[in-house]
Amino acid sequence: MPELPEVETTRRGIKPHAVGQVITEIIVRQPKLRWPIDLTISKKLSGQTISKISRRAKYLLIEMPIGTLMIHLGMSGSLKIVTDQAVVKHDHVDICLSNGKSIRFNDPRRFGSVLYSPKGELHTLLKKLGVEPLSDDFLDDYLHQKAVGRKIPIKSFIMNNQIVVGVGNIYAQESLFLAGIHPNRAANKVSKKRMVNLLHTIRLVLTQAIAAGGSSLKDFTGADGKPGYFQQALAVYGRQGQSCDRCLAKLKHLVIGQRSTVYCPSCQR
DNA sequence: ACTGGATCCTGATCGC
DNA sequence: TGCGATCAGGATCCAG
Repeated sequence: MPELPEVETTRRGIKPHAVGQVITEIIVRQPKLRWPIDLTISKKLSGQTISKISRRAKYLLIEMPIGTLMIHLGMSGSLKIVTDQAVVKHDHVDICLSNGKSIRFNDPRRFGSVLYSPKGELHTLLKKLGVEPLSDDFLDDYLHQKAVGRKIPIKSFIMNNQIVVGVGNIYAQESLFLAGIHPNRAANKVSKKRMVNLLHTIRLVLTQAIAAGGSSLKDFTGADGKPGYFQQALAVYGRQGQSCDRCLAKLKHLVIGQRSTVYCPSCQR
């Protein structure tokens, strides 16, 4: 379940092994992902030098002179740098590099994607994306303004990537708990003051998660691609029935937008 | 324009 | 022990 912090952590881990390298081959063992992989990418991209590895929302962008490979980890995907050829189950794609290493994509549930976008045109999937939560565009009153006329639960609102990207089910729950807002409250019924606070909370939670993820990434080339956020204390996620850290009330469970949601009925209003 | 629901997939876990 | 049912989860697409 990679959320933004994991993708960012992955980006930082891959980067030093890949930037400046030439792609020698792209091996596709399983093209049936969220969207089918273009089977001509190996031919198209072999010989290309990787100029940059960036990120937009939860897409990892491998940039080359003629275009960009967009990798999404879906819910179960991971990338790692490998030097051997021992392939395990669900190793769907290898991007082989001139330094002998490969960027290997593994994704058991195949909700991820590997897409190619030629230079000059923004890919359709990137066009509709909202602001980056860690950028300067995530201005104080942004969420409050966007919420005008929106009656959907605040949790669904902040998870909508046309509003703000990178907030998944775990951090949405954590952020709302820390901000003291009930996940089912209508987005347009959150006061401006509390919405500004929520915005800052989201930024803080994501920043801390990246810091935590980064610390678990020291051996990125190894077999371990464990997410950082399981190491940090989660206040509500997955803790229904347990007591709230802050007030000791029993944490409750709700389904919002088909997503499991845990919250404190006393702290969150 | 906005909203809720179906959907893609596999693996872990649960109930019988 | 083994089986089927259920859940988890990101994001798009479709219907109302």
